[in-house]
Amino acid sequence: MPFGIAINKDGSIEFGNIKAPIRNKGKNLIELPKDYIVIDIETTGLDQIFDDIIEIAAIKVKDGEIIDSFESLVKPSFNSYYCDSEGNKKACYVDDFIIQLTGITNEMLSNAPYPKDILPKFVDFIEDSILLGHNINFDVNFLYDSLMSKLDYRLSNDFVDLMRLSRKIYPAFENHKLATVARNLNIDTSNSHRALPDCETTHKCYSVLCNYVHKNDIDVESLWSNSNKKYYNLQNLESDATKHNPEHLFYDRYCTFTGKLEKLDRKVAAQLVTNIGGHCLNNVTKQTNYLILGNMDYVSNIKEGKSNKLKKAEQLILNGQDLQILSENVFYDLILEA
DNA sequence: TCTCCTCGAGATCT
DNA sequence: CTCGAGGAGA
Repeated sequence: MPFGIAINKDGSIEFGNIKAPIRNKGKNLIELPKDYIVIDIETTGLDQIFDDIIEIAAIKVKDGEIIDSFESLVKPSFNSYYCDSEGNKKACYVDDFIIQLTGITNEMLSNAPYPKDILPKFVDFIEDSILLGHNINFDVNFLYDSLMSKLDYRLSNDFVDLMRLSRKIYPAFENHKLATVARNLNIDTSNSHRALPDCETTHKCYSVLCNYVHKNDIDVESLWSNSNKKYYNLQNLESDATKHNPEHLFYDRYCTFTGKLEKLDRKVAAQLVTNIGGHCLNNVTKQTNYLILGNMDYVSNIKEGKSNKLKKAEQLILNGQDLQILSENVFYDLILEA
């Protein structure tokens, strides 16, 4: 159960179950637009509820070329004070970690424009363009909440996430942080963690990614399409017939799995069965000789601890079918010794 | 076979 | 937030 403390607009404090704010955002697109607005924000921290935006930047791109940009600090709310070198009491907006990370200081923020003054300019700049960013849900969520509370404006632009694209197009990268993606694509990232330079980095990475996709004729949408997904089919696994073991209990017999195996991936287990000359089935059928029982604890739609496969198997046994139910451990004893 | 649902695991943003 | 695994059901 989520638990937290929320501060309402009227200043009252609420304890208890805090639900994530419901945001009616634009769509997360799977496509590579040529016209878009790159966005990036810096904030006082990672928390969507308690932290504030301190800097916004955007770059307008048409047909792959930068044609305009936008950049501004934003004054966040504050709840503590510090004393400067002359002993004057000053509002504290950001902690040392953020100052270190971004280079944005309390002095800079004390002179920054208020959200209600700068956000309308940002809204005018992005119009209804597609937005591009790295892990852009982070930025869109902050902007959505800020625009809603300060301007009563709903951010409905569709958006494209560079990180999501990178994970599919470059699965071999060690991780998909912006800095890592940039380094792997030979893109310089000096002056990072300021909003505008990070927009530029994102734009460069995206350009390289687009070129790579076009050069290699990659059908981006098909990377996500269901038709491309291989359904769990254990029935036609290949095996080397010369390595079959006619002595084995599973030889020329039919196995079905239910639940999640603790020690082996189901497909790997099915391959082991196939290797010794057994067969696997996706469902309990009249052919099934062994039902191997995995762990049902993780499975959400199971009632009374029995899957439909298990119930069906029990019924078939009552009808006299040559079918045995094996626990996962018994299965390992049988298959791993082979 | 295929579509829909749910859950858990893992990762990134400042 | 995204993705994949797995069951249910058409």
